[in-house]
Amino acid sequence: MKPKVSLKDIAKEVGVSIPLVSYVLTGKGKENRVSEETAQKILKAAKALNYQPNLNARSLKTNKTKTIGVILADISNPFFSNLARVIEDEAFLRDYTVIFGSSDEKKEKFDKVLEFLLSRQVDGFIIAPPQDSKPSISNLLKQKTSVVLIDRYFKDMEANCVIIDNVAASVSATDHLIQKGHKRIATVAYKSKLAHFADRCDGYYQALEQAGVALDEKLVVKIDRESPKKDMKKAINELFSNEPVDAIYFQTNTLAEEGLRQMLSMDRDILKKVDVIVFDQNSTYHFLENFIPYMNQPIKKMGQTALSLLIDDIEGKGKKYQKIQLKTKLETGVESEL
Amino acid sequence: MKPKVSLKDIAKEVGVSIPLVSYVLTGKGKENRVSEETAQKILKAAKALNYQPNLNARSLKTNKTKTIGVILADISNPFFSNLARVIEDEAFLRDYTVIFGSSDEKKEKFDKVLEFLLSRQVDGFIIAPPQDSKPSISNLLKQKTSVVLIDRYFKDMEANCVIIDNVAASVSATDHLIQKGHKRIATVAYKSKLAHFADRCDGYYQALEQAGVALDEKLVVKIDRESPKKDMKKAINELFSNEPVDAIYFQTNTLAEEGLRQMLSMDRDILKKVDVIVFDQNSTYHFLENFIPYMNQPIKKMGQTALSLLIDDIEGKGKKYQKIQLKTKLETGVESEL
DNA sequence: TACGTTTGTTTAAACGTTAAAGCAACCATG
DNA sequence: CATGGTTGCTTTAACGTTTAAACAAACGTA
Repeated sequence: MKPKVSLKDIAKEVGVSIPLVSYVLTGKGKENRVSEETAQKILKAAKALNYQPNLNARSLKTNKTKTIGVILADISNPFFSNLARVIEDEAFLRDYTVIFGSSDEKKEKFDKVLEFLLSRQVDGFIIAPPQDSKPSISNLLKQKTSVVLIDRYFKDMEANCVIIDNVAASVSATDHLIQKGHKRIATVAYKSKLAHFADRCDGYYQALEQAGVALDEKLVVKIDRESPKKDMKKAINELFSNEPVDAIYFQTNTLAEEGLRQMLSMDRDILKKVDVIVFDQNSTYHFLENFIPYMNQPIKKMGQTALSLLIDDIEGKGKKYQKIQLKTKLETGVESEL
Repeated sequence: MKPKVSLKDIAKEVGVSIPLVSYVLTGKGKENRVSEETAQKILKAAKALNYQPNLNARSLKTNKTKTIGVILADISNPFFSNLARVIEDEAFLRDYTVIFGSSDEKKEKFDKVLEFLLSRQVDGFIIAPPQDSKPSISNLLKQKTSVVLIDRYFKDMEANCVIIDNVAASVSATDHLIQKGHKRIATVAYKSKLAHFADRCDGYYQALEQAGVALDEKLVVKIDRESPKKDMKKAINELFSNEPVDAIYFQTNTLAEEGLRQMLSMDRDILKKVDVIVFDQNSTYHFLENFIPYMNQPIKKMGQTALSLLIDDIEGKGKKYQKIQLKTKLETGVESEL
């Protein structure tokens, strides 16, 4: 490693004291009455020596790290890796560093990652909270840590969050199937207490009710994350026994993927007999003969909004707290340009 | 934010000097002759006060950040997001922080990200280098920065790297198609000067030659990253005009995805007429009627090995430099448990 | 001519660590 | 009983910043 150049070196070079250099290079030259002349000299020397500030020293002094922690469920899940990418890009532009952690939807892992990030003194968090993580997050908020929830939220928690309107999205998805004349519409969800999943179920119920379609509890399938394959197999088998369903609404991308796989392995032509609609984009649905309508989440906007909200909060520009709900778009029919 | 507790607080609590506390808490108690008794008191107090070391202060002093920079092509590409996940997990276990950056396969973006990470004083890098990034990386090495290349490498560069045996993998993939009796075997690759891509092409050539199959240059398709859809469309059209091919070997997951999409939109039953083999796993190939054989890369092992190599190097345990080549596995036939 | 103000700079202190050197008290040894 | 080596601790200094306070010189005003 090269011997790093510090403020000291520049100071020596120009022949002034260290603080003066600091003032100029952090843009506080004017307010500290540094003469234009020396300011120029300092800037020139800094450039010549290729000065790079020591962020550790700065953080030590200012108690700000310009780093945010982002805890998602699993960064190898396409939805989250796309989100991660957006956040990474946006943070890069704003000169913030991002540290990612995956919770794997487990409270215990979540807490470990949280602690890890806290020990790194991040300035704030963007979090897609897993089930049962509410107390940990309340704790953070109590200590005035900047937090923005993303994708998920908690009822009765006064926290910044950026989510979609899951109820509306779900109503619209279900409605799409109803409009096609289906009556026996199943939905596949995760067994979870998370509010946004509950909302998606609610949307399904509401759509059915509004359309005057009787709810058949047997058509509401809950998959356990611990045994997704097994549960899905059982579910698909049941949905297609005796009295087959007309349509299925999968509430997440992972559910859809596994569900479709099972369905197709049972009957290659199944998509000719049953209509399917899915939450989230998946580029490989194009492999299927029939286009599968899906609920497109505005991932880019979600990530950007969350980061803006967070940085505003960190830098003290934040209003009270905001719950931002973005719109989803039902993609149907024509293949969109990816 | 809570008022953070520091070594000072513990020292005051126990009634000893600050360095003593530092010695004990960093496990250097013995070698600094701290008595067992006071050591215990210090540990107890640290726990009671829930002491968390200030890593910035430590880094400032030690010039180590326990942070590594990981530059991949695009973290939203499944191959890289899986790799990222493995590295994240492994680093977490070893108490290292990871900062990711995506190069988007562009030298300019790569350099920016590199600079960003350097300014964060990372201790080392894991890099999947894009084309033309060789000079930047040579520079790093010249300054004795710890670097491990992953997935890609440069000929004639003395750098740690963890890659697969691309030639062998490619020979084996091509051979698989030859064994099935095909003669007109096309391959689709990216237009790129990267060595690992060249190796994959070489493997293809070698396999053909060994089997005594004449090479037809028209069957070697190079896709430009700037216009992948357009190029792919043209290529697929040509491959299936006049004298259709018997089989196609796609050299990356993204190529395969786009290629298959185009093929299927041209003819739903195309996979009954042409054999396909692909580099990299993709969970949604299961949507297809026919199983598609693929080259499985040992992503987990790649990530873990790269991190181990890097940390060894950072902590001075590194041998000269190592080029580690892992084996791929041709997955064919029976659907494997994902 | 004296005096407050402005201008441009320096000095001092601090952030929380770690590393080296210093220092007393005790012990064993010849 | 002086000598030298342990043992257990403290003091000092430093890492590279930022912030506040101090200061000297020049200036404007009366």
